[in-house]
Parts: sequence; C-alpha cells; structure tokens
Amino acid sequence: MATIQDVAKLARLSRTTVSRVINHHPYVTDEKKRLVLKAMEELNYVPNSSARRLRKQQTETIAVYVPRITNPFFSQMVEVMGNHASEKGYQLILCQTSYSRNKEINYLELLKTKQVDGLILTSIENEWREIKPYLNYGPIVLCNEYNDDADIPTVYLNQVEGAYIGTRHLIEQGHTKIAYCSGDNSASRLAFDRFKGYKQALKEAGLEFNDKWILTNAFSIKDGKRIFRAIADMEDRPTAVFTGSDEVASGIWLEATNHYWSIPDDLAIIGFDDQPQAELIGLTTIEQPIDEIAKRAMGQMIETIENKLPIKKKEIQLNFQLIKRRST
Amino acid sequence: MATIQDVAKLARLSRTTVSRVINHHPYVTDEKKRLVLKAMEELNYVPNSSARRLRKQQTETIAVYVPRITNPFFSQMVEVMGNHASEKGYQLILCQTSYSRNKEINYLELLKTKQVDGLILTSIENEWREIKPYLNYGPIVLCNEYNDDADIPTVYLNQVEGAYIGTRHLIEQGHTKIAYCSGDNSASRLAFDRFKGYKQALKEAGLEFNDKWILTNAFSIKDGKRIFRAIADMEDRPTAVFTGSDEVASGIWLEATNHYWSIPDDLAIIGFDDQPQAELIGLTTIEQPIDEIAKRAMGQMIETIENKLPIKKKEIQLNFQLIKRRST
DNA sequence: TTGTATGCGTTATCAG
DNA sequence: CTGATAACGCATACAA
Repeated sequence: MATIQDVAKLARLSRTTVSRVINHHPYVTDEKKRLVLKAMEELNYVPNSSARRLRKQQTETIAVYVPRITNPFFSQMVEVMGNHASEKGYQLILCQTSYSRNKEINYLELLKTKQVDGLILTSIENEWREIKPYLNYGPIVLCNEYNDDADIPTVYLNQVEGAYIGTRHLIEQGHTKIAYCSGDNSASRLAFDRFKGYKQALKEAGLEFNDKWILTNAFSIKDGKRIFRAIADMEDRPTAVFTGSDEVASGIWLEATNHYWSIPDDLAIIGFDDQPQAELIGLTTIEQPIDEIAKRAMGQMIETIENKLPIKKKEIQLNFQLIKRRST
Repeated sequence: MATIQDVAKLARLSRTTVSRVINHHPYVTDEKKRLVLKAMEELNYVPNSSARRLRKQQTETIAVYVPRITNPFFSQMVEVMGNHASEKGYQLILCQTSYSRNKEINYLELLKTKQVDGLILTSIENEWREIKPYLNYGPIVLCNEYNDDADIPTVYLNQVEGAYIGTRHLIEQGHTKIAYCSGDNSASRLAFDRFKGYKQALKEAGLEFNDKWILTNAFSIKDGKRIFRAIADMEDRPTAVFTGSDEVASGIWLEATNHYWSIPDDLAIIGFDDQPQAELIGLTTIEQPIDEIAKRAMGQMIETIENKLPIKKKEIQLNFQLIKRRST
C-alpha cells in the first residue's frame, strides 16, 4: 500500500504538501497540486484511515444502539439514521443489546476506547447512573427512549399521551374492560409513561383498574400468542387490549384468529408503531414519526460532534397519530 | 485520557511491560502484572483503539452490505451476523446500498482506506468486474447473492431450485397460468436463476410461457399493490403468482383483499423468505435458512481474517423448504 | 507558498 | 523476564 511518503517522493515534494492537497488546504500552487494529484493517481494512493483517526482523534463513526434490528420499529429508525450519517460522511456501527444490561454496558466501551465519536441510544436497559460516567468519553444522544436524569439531547415522543390516545380510543368504542400489555423494563421512562397514560385514561372515564389485566414481558409475535392464551384463560375477560408494539398485537391477533375469535367483536386490539404488518391485518395502531425522530437525533449527534458542543439537556418532542383500522 | 505511558510511569515500569500485560503475553512476573493492573485500574486506563489499529493494521471491524435494513430478510441476516461478530470481538458496520450502484462503489472505499478488515455482500448491484479490484485490499465474502466469476467464499442457496419448488407447487395445485414477479437486477445471478427455475417448472409441465405475466421492479409492499392492479387489469389473467419476496406478496395479497378478491380462489400467491408477516396473512412461501447462511458467512469471514487465509472460491450451499399455508 | 520536525498511542524487534 | 527504541501513516506548529 502506498503511503503519503511514497506520493511525496514521486511528486518530488514534501509530505506536508501532499497532506495539504488531500485535505484541501489553501496555499498550494495549482502546479504542485497537479503534481500531487498525478502521483496519487499513479500510485492508486488512498489515505489510511487508522492513521488519520489516531492523529485527529476522530473516527467519523457513530454507534447506534437498538434492542434488536429485526424489530421493524428499530430497523426503520436505523435505515434513516444510516442514510443520514452516510450523507454526512459518517459510518454507522450497529449495536444490538438484545435487552441485556450486560451487553449494553459492554458496547459502551466503544466510546471509551475511542472507536466511535458518539452514541445514539434508542433504548436503555441500565439505570442512567450506570451510563452517565461514559459521557466523559464522548457525546450521547437519546432517541425514542428518554430519562429525566439524563442531561443530554433527547428526541422523543410523549408516551403518556400516546398510551392515553390509544386507551381513550378503546373507551370511545364502548369498552370498559381494557387489558394492558407491554415489555418490562424498570429503567425505562418510556414504559413507565405509557402505563401512566393508560391509567390516566381509565381514571378519567371512571373505569376499573384490574391488576390481572396487566400483562408484561411482551416483545415479540410469539409473546403476543402467549398473551392471547392468557387472556382466553381468564375468568373475567377484558374485551379490548392495548399493546406496546405492533408485533405483540400481531401475535395476539394471529392466535385469536386461529382460535376463531372475531376481531374486534370478541376482542379489540390496538397496536403501537404502525409497522408494515399493521396495514396487512387491519390493525388499529398509534403511529410514531420514526423517520423524523431518527433524522433529528442523527442531526443532533453530528452537530454536536462537529461543533464540539458541550453536552446538555435539549428536548425535542414530536407527536403521535392514531391510525384507525378494523381491529377496534 | 490516560495513555499506556501514564500507566507505565505510575507502575514504575516500561510501556513494553504494560503492553505485555494488556495483551496477555507470557513472561511477566505475577508481581509486576499486579502492579500494572493496579495502575490501570487507578487511572481508569483503556487502550486507544485508533493507535492499536494503526500499529496492528487490523480494525476488528467488518462491513455488511444490504440493500436496505428494513427488508425483514436482510434485517434478520444482520441480526445474526451482528451477534456472531460481537461474540468474536468484532464490530459491524452497516452499509445500505439502496439498490444503487454508486452507493455500493462508494462503500467499497471502506476496505481500501482500511476502515474495515473485510466485507460481506448480501447483494450485488454492480458487475463483478467493478468489485473484483477491491479484493486487493481485503477479503470479501458473498452471502445469499452469488456469482460464477467471483472466486471468493460464497454461502448461498440454489435459487433455481427455490423458484422451481415454488412454481412446481402452484402447478400441483392445478394452476396453468402462473405469473412471475421479481426485482430486477441484470448483475444478479440470483435473480437470473430464480427466473430459470420458474421457466424450468413451466416447461417440464408443458405450460405456456407468457411474456405479459412477467412483472418486474418489485421490491416492496407498495410495489406489490401496483402489481395486483396490473394483474387485475389484464385481459388474460393468471390464476396464480410467484413472487420473489414476502413483502411483494403481502402487497398483492393486501390489495387483492381490499378489492374483495378471494385468496387463493381468485388468485393464488406464493411468497419467498418466510418473513414474520407471512404467518400473519397465511402466505405460502419458500423458507430460506437465513440464520444459517448468516452465521456461516460471518464465520467464514472471521476465519479468513484471523488465519490470513488467501481468498479463493469456496461454495457452501444450503437448502430451501416450502411452507404451505392458505394462500395457495 | 513550501518544508522540517514532532507527536498521536500502540506494539514489535532486539538487546540485555 | 524486562526495557529501549523504532515504526505504523498522518497532520500540524513552526520555521523559512
């Protein structure tokens, strides 16, 4: 591999001049510039990025954390972030935490070892105090997930409102027995707020809150199936169910349909995200403006890196929209 | 940030010894090792990966190319690759080509500039001769897509067979007018072979091949909807359609259902991949062993990097399975 | 406008 | 078993 030295030698110039040409610095004669370019061409030279990283203390790489990329909500987010980063000349490293506290912490080392310029977290598994120390090593931006204690740029949606809108919709359809199902993460403000929105809507309508109708640990289609069976087995069954993701809702819908339940008559279902499959099965759902939050978060990150901005709290809040379909 | 020098000073030892401890080299007294570890701990030291990359000429990073991460087929592949890479201590850089020749070429620079140790391609947009020169800069492995001219490790499925199985299944259900729809990429051996499998099955059954029933440029749910309308508008309609992806099949299914067509009576549909939504809508499909090819490809890549194996042709072929559901 | 010298933080070589 | 020194490839302060 040709180095900058080789180019310099061939062009009969100094490394410095070559470096100036590479980095588009001023004060280089057109004549010499031509010489350098020709030599680079001839040697098929390309700057070594490891050397450049070391020298500039910059990696032009950003890590994005997601629980798992196969969740359409997150893959959509990553698609947008990846394209946006690429446009701005940044690489994107994908970190899948698999809902594991350990894995999340392990990946945080990337920032510490200077493998990336910054981190975007779309979910948080650990308590904020576990994550906070890493701010000493570089910027962190929250996207989707949020946390009061985290004084960092945050692009998010008000999940109290999201859950409220959904639950409210079910109430307006005449339901009084509404189950709630979600993932389960004590460190997640997002999860906490959704639950709050649900309870708020119930309370406002003077409806009963029933512990038995709170179903947790639901992340996937498979979990949704399990939850349907749990509901079907109840003595006192709910007539509608609010879910924290379209995947779980799809699972419930599928198993219900397989058991010849009629949706929404036997059970109304509302999802969350408006993933592609929601349209397929006619699932009512709460749409989140994924493209927008992804873009804003990545923009925020790049701006922070490039202007070496100090990390401080800056909240950008966007809005939900209810997509009404056949499942309610 | 503490450097190896700082640690050495604090421990009253040389950088060399510290480095030995970090890299678990033999020939270090337990006594000194303890001293070094203590100093590292005290300074909260962590090796700088840029420096290490430069010195070792290794990045421990692998780039994975996909057309777009939101396609469940590819996100599934990336999920598995990411986890496998992580286990082995490698990072994964995500490159979305968006079906663009230009973007694919641009990303190839990653290998040239030594930002990654190797490349895994799950699709190819350019002709192989455009890509081949980059082999001078590092290993490339093919996963899913394949190419006769590419003398590199390849993990793939025999797509002639896949399409044949699917088309054959439709024929066995009594269909004689079978449409074919796919993406469109002249550089793709995969696409070519699928089409071949389709024609082979028709020919074997002595069925008519009708140009008008060949629909191209189909990648997404949206494209599927368009294709349904195209089929509905035909004078001489096919009674079944073979598609190259579950997404396209879902689009057709959705639009057909919206137009009150009965599936499979008015139109039988067969998909490809067995994506999660296939189960939801009861789509018959050809399952590809995604986890397996992803794991094998990543394994192959890491083995090549770590043993500095020369790049040569090595084909690993896996098999399909027909998943029969209600859509046929 | 150009060149010289230095350092970014490691690890490998070699001598002791 | 340990340490001094060079080298990885580049960009920048400073001198000319």
